Amino acid sequence: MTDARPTRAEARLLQIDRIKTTSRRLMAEKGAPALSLREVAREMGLVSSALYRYFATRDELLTALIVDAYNDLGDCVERAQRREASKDARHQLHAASSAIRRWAKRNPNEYALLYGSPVPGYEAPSYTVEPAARVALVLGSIVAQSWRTNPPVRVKAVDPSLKGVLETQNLDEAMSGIPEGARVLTLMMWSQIFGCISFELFGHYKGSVRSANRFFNIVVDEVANLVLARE
Amino acid sequence: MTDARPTRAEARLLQIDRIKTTSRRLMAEKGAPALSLREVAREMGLVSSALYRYFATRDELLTALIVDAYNDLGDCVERAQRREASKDARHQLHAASSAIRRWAKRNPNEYALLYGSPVPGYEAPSYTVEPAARVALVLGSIVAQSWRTNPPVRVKAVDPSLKGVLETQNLDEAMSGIPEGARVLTLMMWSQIFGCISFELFGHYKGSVRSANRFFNIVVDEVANLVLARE
DNA sequence: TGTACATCAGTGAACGCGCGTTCACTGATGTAC
DNA sequence: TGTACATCAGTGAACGCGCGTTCACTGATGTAC
Repeated sequence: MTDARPTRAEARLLQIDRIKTTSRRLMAEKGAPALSLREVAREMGLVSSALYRYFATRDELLTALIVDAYNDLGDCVERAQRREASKDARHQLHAASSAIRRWAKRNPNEYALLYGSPVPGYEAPSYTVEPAARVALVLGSIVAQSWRTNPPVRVKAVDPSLKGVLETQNLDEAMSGIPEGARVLTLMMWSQIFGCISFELFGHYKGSVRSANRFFNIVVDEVANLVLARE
Repeated sequence: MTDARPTRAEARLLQIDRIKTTSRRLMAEKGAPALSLREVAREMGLVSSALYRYFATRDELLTALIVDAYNDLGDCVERAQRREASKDARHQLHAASSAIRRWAKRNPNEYALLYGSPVPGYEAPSYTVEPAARVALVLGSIVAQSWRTNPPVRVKAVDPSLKGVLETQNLDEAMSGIPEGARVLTLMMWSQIFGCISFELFGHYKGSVRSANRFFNIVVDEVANLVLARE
């Protein structure tokens, strides 16, 4: 039973893994747009057509890398939040935001693949949506937790101007029972965090922001004030 | 004097213009990464090598397009602000932000060229920095104007924790005499606005934000509260 | 005003390159009886 | 336990394509005297 040689199915999974690892390495060196099946095959000592046993097309490989990257980022952020779970919401928000930023700086080309310009002509299949949502869910659950443990004295009626701004399904599990306004602010925070990180990584701070570290912390703090405020 | 035929120097400028116009059209159709000198030449009924009379290299053409795009965007935003110059700062911030967003939606591929993932291996020359800064300067001047016409009762001492966060030169002309904190918040607003627009254009609202219009207005309003607040 | 020369836009062929994808094939691994 | 057949990973050649850039050239436009 304890077979030294891997079975065919096992070997297949291993090979898929090796292809993705090699692709990630090449992507880290030259960026996602330059990723080519032929080069991946060359690096692995295979002939390019061999890869078609595993991915029907270049886009299919890209999609797999995208899903993996979203999940890797999601894992990082969830771990960061859990490490600070005993502290208050502001601490958790700082931890989660910094985890996103650290991941982005460690994997700039994967970050660009996820959050940069979409590859023209590439359409992400719908099953990328769920792994992509994990980061926002972490932020939402921190905010929701804070609302539950520290509810406002009187809850404002749902501002009717907020009806229909957000999709109904997305943050529902993580933020059930929390007013619509808090959800909107959570997504604002979410876009603010990625806005800063993209500006930093894509070179837009040149001439304006000197200490990206400190700027980022200030921004997260300000937006946390907003999202955690009670009235 | 009124020569019907253009002189050689005039013809040259016209031709440069035609090359850029054609490139912009192709870029709008297929995205910046797919822009090729050969296709531009083909579209103009020229042989590809002819373009080398005007641009020494593909990157040089791209750079010209980037500079033009920053200036086009800058023009739009400045005009929008001037149209609302008689109204209060909040109105002007809404006008400027919406102008950015409208420009982005009208020119999605140019927006991606400016604010999406940088082309790997492409290094923007330093003279792109000034046109790129125009948008932030408009935001800064609106905020500064508001501080000047409506100064706080007592000005807080400059928070020492803000020293060195920003570059010293950048917002100085537009925001001279305004506390460092306001500058930091202005750049926060700047990154927030582009964060939202990038998320919208790059497809990250799928499953979370339903009405990008209304979400954007709420976000701008919230961040305007922050940046215009007095204590 | 005319002539000799310099400048320069555009041509056409070529260099050297890499890409994604298909297809008929070999030979090893797995399965059914 | 052994045999016949099916599955499937990887090969190697090929198709058809487009790209950026160089270079020697032609012929029209501009300039100096």
